[in-house]
Amino acid sequence: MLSATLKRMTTPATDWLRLDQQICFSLNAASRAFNGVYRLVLKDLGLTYPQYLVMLVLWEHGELPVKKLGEHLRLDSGTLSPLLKRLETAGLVRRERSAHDERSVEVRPTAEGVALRERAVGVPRRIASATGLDLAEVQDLRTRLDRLTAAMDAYREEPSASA
Amino acid sequence: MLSATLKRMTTPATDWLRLDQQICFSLNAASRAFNGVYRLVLKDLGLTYPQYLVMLVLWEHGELPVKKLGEHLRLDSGTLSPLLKRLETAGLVRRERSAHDERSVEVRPTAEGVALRERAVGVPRRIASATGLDLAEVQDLRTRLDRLTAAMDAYREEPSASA
DNA sequence: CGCGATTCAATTGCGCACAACTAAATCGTG
DNA sequence: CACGATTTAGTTGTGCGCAATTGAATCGCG
Repeated sequence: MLSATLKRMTTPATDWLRLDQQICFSLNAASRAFNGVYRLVLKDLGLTYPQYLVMLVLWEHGELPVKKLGEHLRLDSGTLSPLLKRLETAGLVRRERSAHDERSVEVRPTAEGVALRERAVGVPRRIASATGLDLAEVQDLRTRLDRLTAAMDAYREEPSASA
Repeated sequence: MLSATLKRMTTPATDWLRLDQQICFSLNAASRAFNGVYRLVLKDLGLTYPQYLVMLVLWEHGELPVKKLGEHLRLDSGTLSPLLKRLETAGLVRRERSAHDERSVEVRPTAEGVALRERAVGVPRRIASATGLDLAEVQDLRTRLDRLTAAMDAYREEPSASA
């Protein structure tokens, strides 16, 4: 084990440039594959995957300022503003400036937006079947990914702090 | 365990709409967090993350038609054509139509593109440290993600076939 | 109360992802 | 050899993601 490590130390840097495709590329590919399945499944709801995420949050919380929405989804106003405008055009949400704080915009599902929830209940089941994983595996994977995300976020704020 | 399962069977569909944020959202968030770290690390190379992936493939294979490049990266010409044009403008690659098949365009790193490899050798190490994972964990995660991607791709081609 | 700092959404600009389509070159079969 | 099918890049259009900037509203401190 140690000798293997010593051998590894002599690995030309060049090989690392192949090796490192591993996590990042796999992650990127998985993310895009997931997106493709969602595109398929959400097509008859008329939603894209990020729009679906927004609706999930709104179904759960009812009404939120754009800021809070962004915190739930890790998205900023540069992404959300046009997205919400499209959802409003589609008649699924309404946006109106908060009465007591004119800087804030409250986003709320319309009746039609709420109704869409009924047609979305089948989505998670279809996605789950597409993954081919059981619930425990999914939970485990999710935990790992969340840890990974936290580590990456920490690195972005303090690149030197990570080992 | 079984009784827990039986209880679960009565879980309102509504809760699934929260539960399902799990994998897909975690995956999406992790992918974007990764992208953010790459943005940081690749900044002084003047590359974006997808551009870096293209250069990795070219460093390994030397010269490839756009088609082959797309197969390695799971990207189509709609993504690659403009990306390669930007790399060409940056002086890192050259594109020229194949002599024996005028439909095909060969992409090849320039001397400058090859030289960039020397400045990229430190990237994998920095990314690895950002993940906070050891090699075994990374390998395991990669394997799981690749299986997931394969399952998703299979689903896209035959949605009914998956359990 | 007044004014500088902060908070918030929106906008701009750039790049990636992907579907749909175009156009050119090549291949294959009669 | 000719012609229809296929292969290959490129283009167009839409949407997401993010950095940077803008401008309005609010807050806080003196």
